[in-house]
Amino acid sequence: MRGRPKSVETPPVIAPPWVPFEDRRRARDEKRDAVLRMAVKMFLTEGYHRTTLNEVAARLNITKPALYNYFRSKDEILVECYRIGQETYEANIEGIERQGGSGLAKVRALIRAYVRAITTDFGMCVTRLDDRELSTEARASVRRAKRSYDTAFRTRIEEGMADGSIMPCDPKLAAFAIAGSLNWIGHWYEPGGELSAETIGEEFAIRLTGGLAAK
Amino acid sequence: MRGRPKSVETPPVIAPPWVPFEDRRRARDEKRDAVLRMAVKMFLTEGYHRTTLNEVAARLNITKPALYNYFRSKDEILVECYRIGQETYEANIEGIERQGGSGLAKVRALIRAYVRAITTDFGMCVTRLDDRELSTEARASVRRAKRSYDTAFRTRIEEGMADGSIMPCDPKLAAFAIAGSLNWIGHWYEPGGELSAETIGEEFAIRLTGGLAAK
Amino acid sequence: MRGRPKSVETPPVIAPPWVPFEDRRRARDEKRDAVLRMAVKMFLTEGYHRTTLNEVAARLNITKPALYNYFRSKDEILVECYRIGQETYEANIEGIERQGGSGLAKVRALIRAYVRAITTDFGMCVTRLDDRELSTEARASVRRAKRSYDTAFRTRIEEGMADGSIMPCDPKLAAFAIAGSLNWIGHWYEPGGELSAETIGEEFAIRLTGGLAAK
Amino acid sequence: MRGRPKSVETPPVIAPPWVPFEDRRRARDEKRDAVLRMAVKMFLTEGYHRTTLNEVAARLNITKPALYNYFRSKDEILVECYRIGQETYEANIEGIERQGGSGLAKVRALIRAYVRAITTDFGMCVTRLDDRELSTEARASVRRAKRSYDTAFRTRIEEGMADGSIMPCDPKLAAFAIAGSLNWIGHWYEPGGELSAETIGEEFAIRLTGGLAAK
DNA sequence: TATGAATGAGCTTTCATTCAT
DNA sequence: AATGAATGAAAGCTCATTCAT
Repeated sequence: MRGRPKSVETPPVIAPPWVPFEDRRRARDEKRDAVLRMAVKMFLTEGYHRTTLNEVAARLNITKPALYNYFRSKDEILVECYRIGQETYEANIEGIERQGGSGLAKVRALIRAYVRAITTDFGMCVTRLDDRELSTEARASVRRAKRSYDTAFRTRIEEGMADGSIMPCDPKLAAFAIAGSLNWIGHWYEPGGELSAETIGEEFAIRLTGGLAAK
Repeated sequence: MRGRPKSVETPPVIAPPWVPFEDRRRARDEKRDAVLRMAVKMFLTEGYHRTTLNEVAARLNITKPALYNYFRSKDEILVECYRIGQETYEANIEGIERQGGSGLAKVRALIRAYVRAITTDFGMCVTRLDDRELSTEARASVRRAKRSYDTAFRTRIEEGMADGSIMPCDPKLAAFAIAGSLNWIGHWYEPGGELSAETIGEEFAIRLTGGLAAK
Repeated sequence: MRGRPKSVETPPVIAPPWVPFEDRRRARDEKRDAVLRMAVKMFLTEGYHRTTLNEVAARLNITKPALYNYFRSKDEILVECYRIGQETYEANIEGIERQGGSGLAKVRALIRAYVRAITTDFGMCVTRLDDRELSTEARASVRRAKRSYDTAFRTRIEEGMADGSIMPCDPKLAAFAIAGSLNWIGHWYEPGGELSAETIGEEFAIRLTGGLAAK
Repeated sequence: MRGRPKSVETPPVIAPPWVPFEDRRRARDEKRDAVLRMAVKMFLTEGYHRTTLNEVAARLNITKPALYNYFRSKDEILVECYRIGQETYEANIEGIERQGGSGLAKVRALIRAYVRAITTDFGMCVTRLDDRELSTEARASVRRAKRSYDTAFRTRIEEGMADGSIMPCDPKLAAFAIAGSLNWIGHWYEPGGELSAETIGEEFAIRLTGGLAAK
């Protein structure tokens, strides 16, 4: 888990030595990724402020200034973490829009998707790290994204209330309740623990809608 | 604007110089409280790290070293905030143990109590601030308290499953789901906004147990 | 010349202990001045970049962060040096405008005034330090001031050409020639050396106008 | 835009692989010169410290380490700039020694020569850049050269005073005044501007000696 | 009790320089 | 001959904390 983590993913077979350029670029990207993965992990376990670039670098067996080959500032590292996190959410949510079904079914699908996202490091960082560290623009972007997730839930709930699959309720509070349960996962989920992301997703899809579902 | 700020609040008229000892202590305690109230507010809006003691002091129209009359360190201020927060929870939860009723009724009562606590500044700080800032012992104490809240929910849920007021479910996950919804309130609640703490409490007591309640 | 330079100026006699506030403020201002004087000296002898705040502080027998009690940044120290330097020029030049006499006489008076200014540390810093270190606004201000000195010379030369005290010539180039000679003083003048500022002023007033004066 | 930038300048067609050795060396020298010319320009416009090797390299479409093929250090680049600058002065001054004429004529010739030198980038760098950046020996060499220019002026002035072409004056101050005017040119001269180096030379040869010339 | 001043420890960032390829 | 990557050494700045008054 420390140092060169990407070595696992590079093809274990003999890499042809005559693709040095491609190689270099890949190596660079892999290292950049390694930095990000290490950074997000440390940001999550230690907190952004208490994580010094020195420590990040040390854990990667490089020195602090080397990080500046891949990122312009500590801030930029954080922004990248958020960006990847947002992508994770969007990648998981994407398909749901198109898929049919009742409002309730969609809410459940959203919950499962959200759980999948929040149980990854980058996904978790979006909800657990303090977005006040970000620059004004970056923060604005992140907040917009967060609001859009909330809106997605709210809209589906209203849809469900319209099609009769969801009992009448205040969609705003209902969405807040669901979002809270989901975001909180980031505080107790342990990767590799006895509760898998799938299990949590299934359980929460039922549990959090049990009170919404029309009888 | 510089120096002498407190003179405004002390009676401008000739205060008897033999001011009783009791009075002195009260004044001192009031100032200490003022510091705490200002600090917790700023910790919540700015974050602990980004809140400098200089700013806290400035907002109170005193100077930084003056804070050290009331607290030994920034850390201690934080610890105190947590302590008061914990007290708030306990004060709200206290009566519930003794009151009778089904497991479901107790869970609902817990939810209402929890909402009352988390909508105060000090209560909010317990769940929103990062307890990794605390010293090892303080953190241990806080974590113990948090766990006890979780246990309270879990126990009541199990109680409810036993007495038939709550449908069979995984009490651990159910408690997590509820805790998440409740803790999340700290991220969107606005004191003086259109949703009062009471309203939220009532609504959540129903909403969060809708899926738990046996039909 | 190192450390507490102001001690010379504070009255050596018993300072009354009951003016603590005034005292404090004076002490503060004196220290601020001491920082500036030390800084400008080091900027001149070492160059701005090669002068570290650590060294400035060390020479004043304080530590680096203490400097931040008096200035917000290294930059601000530089700006202050320039500001005082400009004041020095203006204070010396001021009277000349009002005093009568031929254009030539005024040019000579300007030369003497300029020499008086440039032979002080702060005056010297305006022409010898690199104003590209300054922020855009500060630089603009400094350049404006410099241009105004140049204009002063040019205008007086034209005046002299009009009143016949100065022989016909290109006022722009003539002003440049004079400015160069004067600014260059900062590169060879040694305070306390055998050439006093007065002597240089007198000599240059003659020398630099010898070629301008109408026969 | 990345890598291989120089390929544009080397003949794109199949260059005979037995490229004569001479050619290689010439190419190398040309590149070295290109570096120097770019460096001196940037040193002058940005200042030595604010000019990073990265930027120098970038403007030449090469990378930073490539510079180290031609120079051992940033310092050495600066030293070379000074060396070329000195050569420029000496090349311009050279003939004057042998040419006859009065002391005054020689001073005027020196002025013209000096202007020719200082209006080149390398010549300008000798007087405008800060020689405290140089190593002790390099600085010593530069200072020696500068002093020799000063001595040249002083000697010619004394010569002129002896042969009656120059009126009695303090040769040291007179030389300083002239040197200042000349060195200052580096601060306002614009290559390609309306004042050509020739014009300035002619004008200054007259202007700066107008006050020296015996009537 | 309160203040101005000072400090130590620590952080991010920059940059000339080196090295394996 | 040239590159990408890495490094060491430093610098400016911040801030909780202490101390003399």
